[in-house]
Amino acid sequence: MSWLDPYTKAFDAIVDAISEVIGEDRRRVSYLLAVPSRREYGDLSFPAIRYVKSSGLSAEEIAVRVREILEERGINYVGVSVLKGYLNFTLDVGAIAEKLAGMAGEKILEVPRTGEPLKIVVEHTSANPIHPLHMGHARNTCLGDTLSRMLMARGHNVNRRFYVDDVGKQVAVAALGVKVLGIDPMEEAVKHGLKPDHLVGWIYAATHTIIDIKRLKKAAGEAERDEDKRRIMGEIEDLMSVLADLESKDPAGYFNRLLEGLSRIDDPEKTLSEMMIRYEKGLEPERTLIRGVATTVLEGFKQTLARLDVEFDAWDWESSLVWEGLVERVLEEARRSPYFIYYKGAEALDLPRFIRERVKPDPELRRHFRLPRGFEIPPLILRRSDGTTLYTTRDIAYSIYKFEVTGADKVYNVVGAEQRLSQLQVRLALAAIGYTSIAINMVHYDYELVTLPRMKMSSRRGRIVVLDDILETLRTLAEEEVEKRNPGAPRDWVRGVAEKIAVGALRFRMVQTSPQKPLLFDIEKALDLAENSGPYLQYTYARASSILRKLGANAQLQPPRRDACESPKRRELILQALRTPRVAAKAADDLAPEDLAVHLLKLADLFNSWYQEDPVIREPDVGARSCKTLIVYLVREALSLGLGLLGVPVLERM
RNA sequence: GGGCCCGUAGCUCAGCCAGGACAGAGCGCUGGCCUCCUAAGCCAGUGGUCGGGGGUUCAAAUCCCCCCGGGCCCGCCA
Repeated sequence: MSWLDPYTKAFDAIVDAISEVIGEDRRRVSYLLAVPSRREYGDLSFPAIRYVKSSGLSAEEIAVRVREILEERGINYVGVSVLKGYLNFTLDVGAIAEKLAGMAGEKILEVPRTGEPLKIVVEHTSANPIHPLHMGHARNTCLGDTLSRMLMARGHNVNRRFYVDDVGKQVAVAALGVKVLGIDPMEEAVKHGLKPDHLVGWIYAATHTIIDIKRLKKAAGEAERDEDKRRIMGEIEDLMSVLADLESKDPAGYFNRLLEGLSRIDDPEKTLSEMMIRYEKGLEPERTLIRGVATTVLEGFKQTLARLDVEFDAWDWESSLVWEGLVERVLEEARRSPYFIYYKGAEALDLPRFIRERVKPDPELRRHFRLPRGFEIPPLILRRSDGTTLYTTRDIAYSIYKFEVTGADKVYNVVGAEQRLSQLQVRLALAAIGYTSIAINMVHYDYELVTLPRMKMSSRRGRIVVLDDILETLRTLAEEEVEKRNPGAPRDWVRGVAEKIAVGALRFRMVQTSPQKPLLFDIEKALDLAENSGPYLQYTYARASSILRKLGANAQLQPPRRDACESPKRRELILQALRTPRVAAKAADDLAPEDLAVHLLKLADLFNSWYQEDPVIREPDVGARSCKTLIVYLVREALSLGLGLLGVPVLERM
């Protein structure tokens, strides 16, 4: 049992008491026991009116029994009253403050550990290794990493994995470019002082564009109708301007070599598909070439992720799944499934029949899959008539792998909402093959995309908002501000602080809105560091730190004068800070980082407002100063706890 | 054509899943606050047919139905 602060302890005791008295589930009671809309109603409120009928007790009677139970359990700092059918609880903050005094320097706030620790895999980011991470990935990365942090804090055993999608056309395109140039991409990046993923990203975009133009030119020559021809010529024109743009960004004199090299290849599409087939078989030289290209890009990813303080426990290569026979194993198992069919000559699973016969009649399965009402899908092809496998097939194999290699109870896949259908298909397929528990315990953690005003990203045209660039812009801006506020501060220090502010701004922004909503990332506004932002919280933390620093020896916590903690703002601040562990625990259980973000903003608002009118250091009364010092301690610790979970770095000064 | 998600103040969003006590923040705009703990802050003011219409309920932003608007998805692509 971990240490519980008096607030969490009281909350739990109240939940227990109510649930015993009215005979309702603890979870439900815990949900309904909320902070009321008006302060006069108390610190916590419960709508007992709902349970008057079912329990046969009046609200007053419920209150009396709850109070008895609380007293029995030694929770003597909670008052209960009844108003309009609500039980209103008021905490004796003075008594709580007394309990907390003397704990200076110790950890007071801690996320309560779950009673059911699980082994959880969080798969996130998993960007294709062809170009740098962009803003689209940023939300995925931040959500995935924050989720991981929260689940770990809750006591789960979390395993973070990155799926390297190297079997496919995109990486082959980049590899073809590298091959034509005859370079070792990693060495070249070092030689030219470029970030490795940026180098490959350019090669990918240029190669792709050149091949596309070539293909379109051929199509234009063959087009019979004039309007088709005109449309194609228009597309070619667009691509030519894209190409000109790429030429202007040529990182190391590659452009002409690439153009010439590719022009010597008769049918690039055919070359690519041969490369892909050979790679799937693990043949050289493709094996070394493609792995090399992907590894180069991953190296760049790792640099960016390190800036964001994001780590992975494992990198899973799609190609390895193929080479080690896991994909083949899935196919064999599928063939033994009663739902295996040949569909137009390809090996497939009859998902429509599976849904009809197994999912719909089974309430539990129906609940887990949450099938839309008029849901209809065609059979799922696992292997093409030409014998090659599909992405989905490999994804099924990977799903099994994730559970088997880790012994996971649960897997969260952080994947964009646009892939809902395909994620559902994978889970249905798993169940149809017989992996029912995997299908049930695999969760698609979906989020809407990041939209950029006045901008449409296109990765294959090299027109992406690169995450590194955003971070650089944010850092530069923060640097100016830090310098202005700290004249004469050492260069390195300024840089370090600015970097943390940039990371804080980005990470907070990416998780503060609920994942179901598209996130509008306005670069102009993101650069404005005010608003409900990460830097605002960092600033508040730094402020609290500064006060404690200046208090010096006086920062030792003395028992506060009880009544000194009773003023509305002071007691509200103490309570809001103490609520943080519970909020964090619930946010973790609900997989809702935005709830924690909102809570921290509210805490910071209260603190800043209080700070302005109630000075700490100049407070002459020792008992009152102790209470204020306690508040600063608690707020600083609550922010530290919360920001740590969100991956927003804390700063002692800024 | 079918399905999923979203629609709350000029803008960005909380609240909706598990209905309850006058609908909340921030930004913006207007005005004020640094001989005093960091002004990336604070205070005051401004601003809402909760997309529209029905229904259920003692009670609806929240649940149900219909409609409107926006995004996404429905490949032997990845």
